[in-house]
This record gives sequence, C-alpha cells and structure tokens, in this order.
Amino acid sequence: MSTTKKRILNASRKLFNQQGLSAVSQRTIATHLKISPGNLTYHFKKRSEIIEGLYFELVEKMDHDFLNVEMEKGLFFGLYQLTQKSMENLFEYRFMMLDFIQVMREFPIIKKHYLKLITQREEQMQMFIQMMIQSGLMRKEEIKNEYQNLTRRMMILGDFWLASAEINREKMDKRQIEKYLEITSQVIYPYLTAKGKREYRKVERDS
Amino acid sequence: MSTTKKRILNASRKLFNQQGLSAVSQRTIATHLKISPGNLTYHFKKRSEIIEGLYFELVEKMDHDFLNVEMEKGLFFGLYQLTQKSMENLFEYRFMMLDFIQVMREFPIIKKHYLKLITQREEQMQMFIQMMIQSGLMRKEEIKNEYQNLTRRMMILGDFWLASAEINREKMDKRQIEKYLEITSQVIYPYLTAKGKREYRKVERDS
DNA sequence: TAGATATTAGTACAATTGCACTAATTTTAG
DNA sequence: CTAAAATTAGTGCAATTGTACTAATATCTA
Repeated sequence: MSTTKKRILNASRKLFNQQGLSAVSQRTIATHLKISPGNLTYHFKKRSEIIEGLYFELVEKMDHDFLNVEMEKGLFFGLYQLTQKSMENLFEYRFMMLDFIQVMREFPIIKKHYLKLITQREEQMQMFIQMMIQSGLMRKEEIKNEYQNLTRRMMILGDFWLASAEINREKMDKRQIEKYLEITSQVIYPYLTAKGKREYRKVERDS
Repeated sequence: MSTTKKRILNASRKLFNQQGLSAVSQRTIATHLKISPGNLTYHFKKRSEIIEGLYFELVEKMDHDFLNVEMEKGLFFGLYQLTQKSMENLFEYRFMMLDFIQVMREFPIIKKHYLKLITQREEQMQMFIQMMIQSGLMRKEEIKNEYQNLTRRMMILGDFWLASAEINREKMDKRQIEKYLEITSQVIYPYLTAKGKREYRKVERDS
C-alpha cells in the first residue's frame, strides 16, 4: 500500500473520530493532508472505500489480537486481556462505533461482514460460558434463557460502551477505557461460583 | 398545536424511523404529506425544530408513564412495568436512539436536557438498589464499584438495546420488544437474594 | 361583510457534496 | 536516457439541502 494511501486512511480515521463520519467530506480530508481532491479520488474512487478500508483495518487488528491471546494463564486472564485489547482497538476506530447504525445502513459490505462476525462471536461466548460451567467457575442456569440473554447483553455492551462514554463525558481519552473495562468485565461476576469469584478477583488485582 | 403541525411531527417521526435521520430532508417530509416546502418552513422555521419537537414529545410521554406507575404492587412489578412502557415509547421514537450520537452532536438543546435526565435517572436507579438491599431482596456489594457499574450497564442497555436490535434483525417490530424486555430485565437477577429471586420469578410469570 | 391574520404554495439561492475528467508532474522500467 | 506508468493538481458538474422570500388563498374577527 502506497504511503499516500496510508496517510489518507490515517488522517480520515482521526478526522472521523474527532468530528463524526458525516461531518468529514473528501475535501476535508484532502485539505487536511494538503493534497488535491483529485489525488484523493485517485487513491479512493469512492468515499465509501475509505470507510470500508478502515473497517477491515480494524478487523485485521482484532483478528491479530484474538490469535495472540495468552490463554495459558487461565480463562479469565485470557478473556480480560482480549477484552482490553479489543477496547483499545475500538477506541482508535471509535467513529465506526459512534455512528454504528449509520455505517451499517450506508455500507452493505461492512454490514454483511459484521453480521457474520457477531454470529461467530456469540457462539464463542456461549462456548466460553459452557467451559466456565464445566470448570466449576460459573453456576448453572437458574432461569429461562439466562445465559443466552447474558450473552446478548455482553454484545450490546461491547458494541455501545463507546457511544455511552461519548455522551456522558465531554472528552473520552485512553484512561477512560480502564473504567469501561471494569464496567463491562463485571457483567460476568455475579454468575460466578465461589471458586470463580476468587479467580476473578485475582485477575482484577493483577491487571 | 395546529393539525398541520401535528401531522408534520407524526409524519417526520415515521419517516425518520423508517429511513434514518439524515436520509429524510424537509422536502421528503413535505412531499410525503403533499404540502409545499414553504408550508413546512412556516410551521418549523428550522429542521432542528422538528427533531427537538419530537424529542420533547417523547420526554413528555416518559414523564407521564413515570408518574403513573403502579408502585403498590411491589418494587419489582413497578420497575418491570415502567421498563416496558419506556421501551414501547422508545420504539415509537427509535430514530432518536438509533442516531443517538448524531442527535447529541447536532442538537445541543437535546443534549443539554438529556444530560440532566441521565444524572437524575442514575440517582433514581441507585436509590432503587438501596431500597432493594434494605428490603432484603438484593445482596450487598461484594466487589469495588459493583452497583455503580451495574447502574452504568443498565444505562447503556437502556440507551442502546434498540440500536443492537436494529443491527441484528432485518425488521424490528413490537413483538421484539418483549424479547429485549427479558434481556434487559434479567440484568438484575443474579444480584438478588433467594427472597428477591422468588419475587422476580413471580413478576416474570405474571407479565 | 371587510379587513386583518394565518396558512399554504411556489420559487429562488447559496452552500456543500461526491465524483468525473483532463492536464501536468513525478517515478519507474527497459 | 526515454517512454510508459503512476501520481498529483485543478476544475467542473449535477444533485441535494436548508432556508429565505413573495404571492396567493383561506380563515377568523370585529
């Protein structure tokens, strides 16, 4: 990938994060980079290609972190670490999550990929819960659809913690991520057994 | 309020829900109502006045439901009923929640009001939890910030269940609300005492 | 009923946007 | 070194949008 192309993606990402997707036109990006609009069109024929490019950049980073998670330190530690990495990645591409619905509506390629992704993610989460139960870290279901609904809540939190943060605070910085990591991680705590809770506390202490 | 004004608000709400906020221009609305753009401008000088009008319509409905909730049937029942009503209201004005960030960015009047609202709502939720603990329905805190974080998760779920539903399903209808009512209501279940859980099941059965 | 007011229609305008097109310039390859 | 290819600049265009403005019509009031 050419340098200019990289520069365009990088500048676009930052501008989108700062001003929001719809507030940043191709001219905004070109002006900011001090290149001509024609040059921008040369590298990205359509505006949508920039956003799609950024989306798949993010996906790649997420995949990379997923494959390199250290699971040997225990289920909890692995999940905690992965959540943290994911949140950091999402933060760098937060415009995508802040204008999530708009993105899904305007860019069918992204929507298609994302729908496949969440199906996958939901299955992984269900499997994770099963493993936790079998390891005696998590209690069994007590009410109907309990863990299916828990999974769904985890998905919502994962997708929209950034949007919620954006609304509540004036300025979102990296330090806020820690706070939201605590908020989302604790979602699983009350379902843990005594043994699971000890493990959980250990991970929270070490992090 | 004149009939035309009401018709404009109603049509706008439906068009916004269907096509998304940014896809509906004043001309779209005027054409749909078979009135002239000039007439629309007469009733709403600025486009933002329509959205602000709709926002305060929603707020009014929410307030009304909040004041008329039947609390004599128990804490749980009251909360459950209020949640249901709120979700139904939000569904009718879902464009607002689907383009939430955009709305907050573009309409400072709405943002200002909403920020005051969530502070209030968060306090109410905290108070509700304290009442539950004192009634022996909910256990005490076990880890740091546990209920503060729970409250925050409840806020996120309340604000973004619709957005999540929109992404996952092709078409969101009223019947889906029940499902998301279950998903969000269960968030409190694992924190309940044995007594609390009995109460919870009773409410879920009766609804 | 007559004049005032409220409502509606129709049009115009300036600004912005995505993108296409051409020409100039730089880089690369043989 | 030179021709081809890649990159960049600059300009133009059609479409859309919010909204201002004027004139026509309908409704109300005294």
